[in-house]
Amino acid sequence: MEGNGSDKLLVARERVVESMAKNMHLYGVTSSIARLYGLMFFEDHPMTLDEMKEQLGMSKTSMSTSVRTLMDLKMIDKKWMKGTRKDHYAVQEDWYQSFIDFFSIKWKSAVTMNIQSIKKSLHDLEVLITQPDIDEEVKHTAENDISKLHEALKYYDWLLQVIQQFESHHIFDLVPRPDEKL
Amino acid sequence: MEGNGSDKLLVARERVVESMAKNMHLYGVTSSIARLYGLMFFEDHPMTLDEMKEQLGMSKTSMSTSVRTLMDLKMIDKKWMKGTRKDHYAVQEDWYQSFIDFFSIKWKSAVTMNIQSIKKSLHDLEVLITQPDIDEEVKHTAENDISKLHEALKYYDWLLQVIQQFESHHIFDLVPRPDEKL
DNA sequence: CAGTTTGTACAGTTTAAACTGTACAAAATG
DNA sequence: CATTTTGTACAGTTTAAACTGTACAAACTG
Repeated sequence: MEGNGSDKLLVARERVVESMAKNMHLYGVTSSIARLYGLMFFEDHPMTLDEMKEQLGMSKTSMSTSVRTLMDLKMIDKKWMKGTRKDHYAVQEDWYQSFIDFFSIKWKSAVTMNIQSIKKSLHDLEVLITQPDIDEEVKHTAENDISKLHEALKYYDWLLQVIQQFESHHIFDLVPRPDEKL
Repeated sequence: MEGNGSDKLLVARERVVESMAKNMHLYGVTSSIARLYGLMFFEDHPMTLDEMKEQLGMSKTSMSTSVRTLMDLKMIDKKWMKGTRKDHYAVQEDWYQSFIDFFSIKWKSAVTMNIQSIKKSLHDLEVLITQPDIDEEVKHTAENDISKLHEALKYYDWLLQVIQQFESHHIFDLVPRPDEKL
């Protein structure tokens, strides 16, 4: 790609990619990974690790780990191409689904972990306050903690339900997709 | 706080705090900041920087910057206490609102930035393809990019609407709060 | 099955960010 | 207004994470 206009094209792309790189930390990825994602977004064909390495001037190892991260987030897919041994990757075109997957993968597991910890501590505290020789002030504090943790549990349950509304696509009842692919 | 049972109380708290510390990176905060948040969550009274520094064994400077971060996220509030010169801080008790604020603050600004970049690049590309001396292949690629960016814009607009549904509390129509504070 | 190719594990290096201590400005006190 | 207290700016240090190069295992090729 050369000749008049291609420089302006690249500047236009670069601006968008840099913006993504600045903001994709919300998905828990580094700006390097975000730039890789941006590159793949504009590239029309599925890319190999060597192409990525070439385009970004980074090591193949980095490309490998970055690709794995984006795969885990389901933001890119592995494409099987015939007649080649290299793996090829392309961005998940459905950004709505990527958003949903992010919550389904990262937030859900975080919430689940917190719920587990809270339930365990809740149990321990319930046992604690039944001890006959417990200090009165400790008991009072424990009861207070129990109350707080119950509230936290309610919140996490709510959050889990919100995520379920994403997963089931009921969120599109509240905010419809602009239009389906024609 | 000492005597029988207080050690078990602390273990129970510690478990929950550590779980939060592991997962609060989703809010873009470090585990240290998360632990501070956890400390304040269990503490019943608004805390001063010196109390935090004492409890966590960290520098006052760190406490200051951490508190600022949590304030920016609206996860804690500054409380005005009479009869003291120190600032006091307490966690925002309404976690539903904290969740909403996070999107309202961080995600909205990220989406807005991306939209700005895309619109600017979209404009540049529209100009580009009207150039009479443009390379045909470049023109074709530019048109393809324009199409992708329009789709992206639609997605970001959808996302902005989702955030608005959070802000307006219409999300509670889809997933009701378990029950209001009595 | 020998020869290639491809992706990744791992150790070492570089880079970024978290954290500290000092020093100071702003605000409160008497 | 002098004195004390409090929060934070800033430079320097420490710690964590991103990144690289080598080396190798697994998978493909002929």
